[in-house]
Amino acid sequence: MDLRKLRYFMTVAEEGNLGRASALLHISQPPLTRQIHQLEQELEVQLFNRTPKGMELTEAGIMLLREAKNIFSLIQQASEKTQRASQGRLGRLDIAVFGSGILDVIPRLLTRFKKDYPEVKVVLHTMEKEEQILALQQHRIAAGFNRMLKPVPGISSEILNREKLLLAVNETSPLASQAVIKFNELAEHPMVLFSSSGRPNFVDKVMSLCYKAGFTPKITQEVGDVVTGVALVASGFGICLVSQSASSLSLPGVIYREIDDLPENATIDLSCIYRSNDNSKILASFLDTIKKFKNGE
Amino acid sequence: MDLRKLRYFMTVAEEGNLGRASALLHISQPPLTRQIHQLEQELEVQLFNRTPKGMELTEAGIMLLREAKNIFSLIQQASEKTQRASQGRLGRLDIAVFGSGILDVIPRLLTRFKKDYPEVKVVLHTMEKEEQILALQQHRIAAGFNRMLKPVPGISSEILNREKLLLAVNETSPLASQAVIKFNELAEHPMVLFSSSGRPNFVDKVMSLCYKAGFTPKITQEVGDVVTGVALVASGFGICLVSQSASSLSLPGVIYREIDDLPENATIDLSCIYRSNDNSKILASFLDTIKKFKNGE
DNA sequence: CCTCATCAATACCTATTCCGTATAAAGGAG
DNA sequence: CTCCTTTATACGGAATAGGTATTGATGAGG
Repeated sequence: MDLRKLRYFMTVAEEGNLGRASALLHISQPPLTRQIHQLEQELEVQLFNRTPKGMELTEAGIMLLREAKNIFSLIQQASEKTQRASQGRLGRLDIAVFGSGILDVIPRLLTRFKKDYPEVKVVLHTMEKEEQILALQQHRIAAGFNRMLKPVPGISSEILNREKLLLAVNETSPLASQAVIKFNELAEHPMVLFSSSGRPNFVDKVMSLCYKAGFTPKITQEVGDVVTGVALVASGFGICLVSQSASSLSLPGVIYREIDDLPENATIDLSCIYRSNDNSKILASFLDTIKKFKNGE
Repeated sequence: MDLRKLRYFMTVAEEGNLGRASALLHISQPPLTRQIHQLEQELEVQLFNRTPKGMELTEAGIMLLREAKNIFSLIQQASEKTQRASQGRLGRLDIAVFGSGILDVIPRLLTRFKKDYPEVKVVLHTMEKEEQILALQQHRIAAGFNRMLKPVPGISSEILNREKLLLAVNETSPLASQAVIKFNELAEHPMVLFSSSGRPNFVDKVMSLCYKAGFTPKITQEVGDVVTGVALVASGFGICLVSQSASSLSLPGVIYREIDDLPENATIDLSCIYRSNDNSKILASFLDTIKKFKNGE
């Protein structure tokens, strides 16, 4: 069953006449006769009743006509979808996320991306940093979001935004009512830290900041992610340094305070990572959205 | 976009390699290369990234692969559906009905037909006798059910069953409690008659029966169909002669009684009518079911 | 009753397209 | 650097589609 035969069949079926059909198809009548016969032999079905008035569809012919229309419609759609996919406007994008980025920046970015590319299906996966790198190398994802990156061969990164550190404190803590909070004062309060696997991580950052400020923090509890960390703050375990994004996470009893003499480098970046040699059009569309997002467009 | 190209594309996409694909397709590698190129040019889309390891699908290629599978599935289905339609097992059958047949015999027949030919969609239309003939001639229906037929050129008929006449009486009528009912006694009771358009009809039949029995019935009301007639019996308008099938219609206060000396010809046929020159396989299937139905199979 | 018009089917030839063999070009593995 | 694998190109032969001319069958009109 050939598409040519099917197209010829459709024309004959709709014209009810080989002569008119052949004129519409810009061929002569005999080859059309032959193609129809071949189609009938191939299907082992009589598609037309031949009458002196022309070609009249049998029930089987009526069925095939309906199906043929569906087939051509599907082929048309296939062509268009393929072309949209080649432009990075239709398809699927697998993204890995972790940490506080998911609380604020990434949802805003994804909202923007879905508006610009509504036909791209975004699938989110939760992975820690090291697994993101592995998943990228294995082509299981096309992009990942993370903080505290070190360079990895074959992986490019694009800084999405840079945030200051905030202090999450319980409302019962003296720090909550204090007018000014100095960084050194953190030494006197028990601290909750969260760390992801893979170096460098957030713990390294905080420890290094404290070391430079001349003290060692009193770490009461180490947890796996920022949400758990803030939850412990709510329970009165202590204070917790978090990224600005985390402040969109409101838990009862938790107050976010700025530190007045925060060191210059007490900032943390959120980056998007992807394969350097990935020339996927959908990824390009996504990176383009990131660029516009950073420019505030 | 040709089905050959699409089939070749699918094989290359799944093998990831022109050499293996050409072997599977039983052709040599160069023509396969050319077909893929032609497909790409036609769609104006790059479907593969050529690497020293083989052919790697682009995002557009992935999209086309999905669609191509759908297309071939649809083509396969089209072929099978066409073949089933040619055997009268798949399609649509438009049938017209009227009168008491629809109360008993036709539902049983249709149940049987749907069991034997589950993929044939039966569409019922309610039409009187004359409109059925017209609809048959105009190919709007393939079959009709009616009683009291006269021959029409080009229309064949098949008697489905023959029923005796019953008497519908109100339970308050003296006839309801009488042990034996003689046909002549009907002369003394007011009678409801129903008549469809088109001669001969049921009124003609009843009048002729009464005439031969030597009386003229006291007709109180003439109505359009049997349901209305029995409804009037329920309201006490009088008695009503109906076909046996109608007795499956139970209305409050209505009792169906046999007549003890019913004349030999006081029967009424239910027939199926269809175009004599209709060689539709579905109609043939339907007539076959009717034959089995009559034989009680 | 015959003729003509219209339709599909057949015969035969031409042209296009497709496939196969041979070979080149390019990129990684040892 | 060489060999092996991969895809791309060139050209001749084979299959298939299309064109012209004609036949066969059927119904309408004189």
